[in-house]
Amino acid sequence: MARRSQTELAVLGALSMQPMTAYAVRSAIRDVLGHFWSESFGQIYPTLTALERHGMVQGQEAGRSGSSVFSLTHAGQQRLRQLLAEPVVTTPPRNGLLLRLFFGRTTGLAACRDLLITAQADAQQRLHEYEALAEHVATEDADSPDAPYTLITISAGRYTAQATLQWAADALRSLDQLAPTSGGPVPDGSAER
Amino acid sequence: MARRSQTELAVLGALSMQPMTAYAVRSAIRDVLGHFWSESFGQIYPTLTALERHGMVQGQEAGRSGSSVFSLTHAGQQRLRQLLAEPVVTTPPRNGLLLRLFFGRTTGLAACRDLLITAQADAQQRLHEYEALAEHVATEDADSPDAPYTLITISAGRYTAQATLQWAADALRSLDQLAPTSGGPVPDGSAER
DNA sequence: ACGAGCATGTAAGACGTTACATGATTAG
DNA sequence: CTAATCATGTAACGTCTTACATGCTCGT
Repeated sequence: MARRSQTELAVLGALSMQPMTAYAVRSAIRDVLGHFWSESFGQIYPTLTALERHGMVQGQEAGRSGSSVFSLTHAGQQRLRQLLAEPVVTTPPRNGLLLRLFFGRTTGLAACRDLLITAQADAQQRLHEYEALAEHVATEDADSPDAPYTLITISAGRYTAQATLQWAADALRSLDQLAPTSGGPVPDGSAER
Repeated sequence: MARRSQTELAVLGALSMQPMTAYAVRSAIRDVLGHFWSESFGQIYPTLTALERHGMVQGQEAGRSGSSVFSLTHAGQQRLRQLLAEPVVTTPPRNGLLLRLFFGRTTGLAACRDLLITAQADAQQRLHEYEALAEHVATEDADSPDAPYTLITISAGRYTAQATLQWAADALRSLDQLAPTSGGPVPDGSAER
C-alpha cells in the first residue's frame, strides 16, 4: 500500500465513525487516534478534496459560514474496507532514545541515566493518561459498538508504557552496576594533539 | 533538531565505533541499529559527502578498487557529542496495526483476530532474535566498552516484544468474550439501495 | 471589544524512498 | 566462470511538515 493511502485510510476511518468537517477530522485524528497515529494538517485538506473528487465522500454545507460536513458515500465505505484489508504498512523504525543510548559510551553514564529517567517519567505520564482514557471509555461509551476496539488500542498503549517503565528500571540498574560512583563521558582526546 | 541531522547522527555514530566505507556504514545501520533505526540507501552517500566537505569525516583510499574508508575527525567527534546531547526527536506515531484494530467494527471480529495472531507471531519471532542477539553480545563482545549500551538497546526490544505478546493475548481474550462463536464484518448495506 | 478556538486552504521546501546505473572482487 | 556481495553514486518521484494567509463565531 502506497504511503498516501495511509492518510486516506485514516480520514475515511474518522468519517466512518461520524460525519464531520475537515477541521474536526484533524481534531479527531489528533485527539482520538493521537496515541498511535498522526497526520499533519497540510495533508488532510488535499486528501479530503481528492476523496470528494473521486466520490468517496460528500460534503454538505452547514451553518451560515459555509463550513462543509463530510460523510462517507457508499463507494467510500467500500474503499475503507478495501484499505483496511490491505497488509499493515510498517514505517521504518527511528527511535532517537535508543540511538543515543547505543552510542552511550561517547556521552557517558550520567547522560544515559538522564535519558532513562526522562523516559521513565514520560512512560509513567502516558500510563496515567491511558488508564484515565480506558476508564472513561469503559463507563461513558460502554455500549458503543466501537468501544471494544477502542479499548484494545488503549490497552496496547498501557502495555507499551509498562514495558518501558520496566525496561528503564532494569537499564538503570545495569548502569549502576557498571560504575556505581562516577560516569563522565569518555575523554575526547583534545589534549593529545 | 532538523530531521536531516538525525541521519548525520547515525552516520557519525557508526563511524565512531570504527572507521569504515560508506557501504559498511549502510550495512552497520541495517544490521546493528536495524531494530530501532533505519536510513535509506540514498541518504547515506550524500550525507557522507557533506560530512567530508565540512571536515567532520575524512576518507582514505584503501585497496586497489578506490573504495574509501571514512573515519571521524576531531571536529566530527565534537559534532557527534553535540548531536547526541540534543533533545531526542520523536517521530510522529504511525501504527498501522492499531489503526486497523481501532476501525475493527468495520472489518469484523475475524479480521481483527487474524491481525492479532499475526502480531503475536511477529513478536515471538523478534523475541527469539533479541535473545539470541543478547546472548551473542554477552559472550563475544563482553569486554567491549560498548557492550553495556548495546545490551540496553537489545533489552528494550525484548521488553517491547514481550509486552506485545501479552497485549495480543489479552486482546484476543477480550474479543472472544465479545462473541465466542461468530464475527463477520458489519453488513455493508448494499442490498438496501 | 477581544481572545480563543473554529474553519479552510496554499506554497515552499525539507525529507526519504526507490529505481537505475556501473563496475570490482570473491567464494563456490 | 558465474553468482553473490562489495562498492559508489544519481535522479526522479512522492511524502510530510511548516509557515503563511484569511476570516468567522462565540463567550466574557
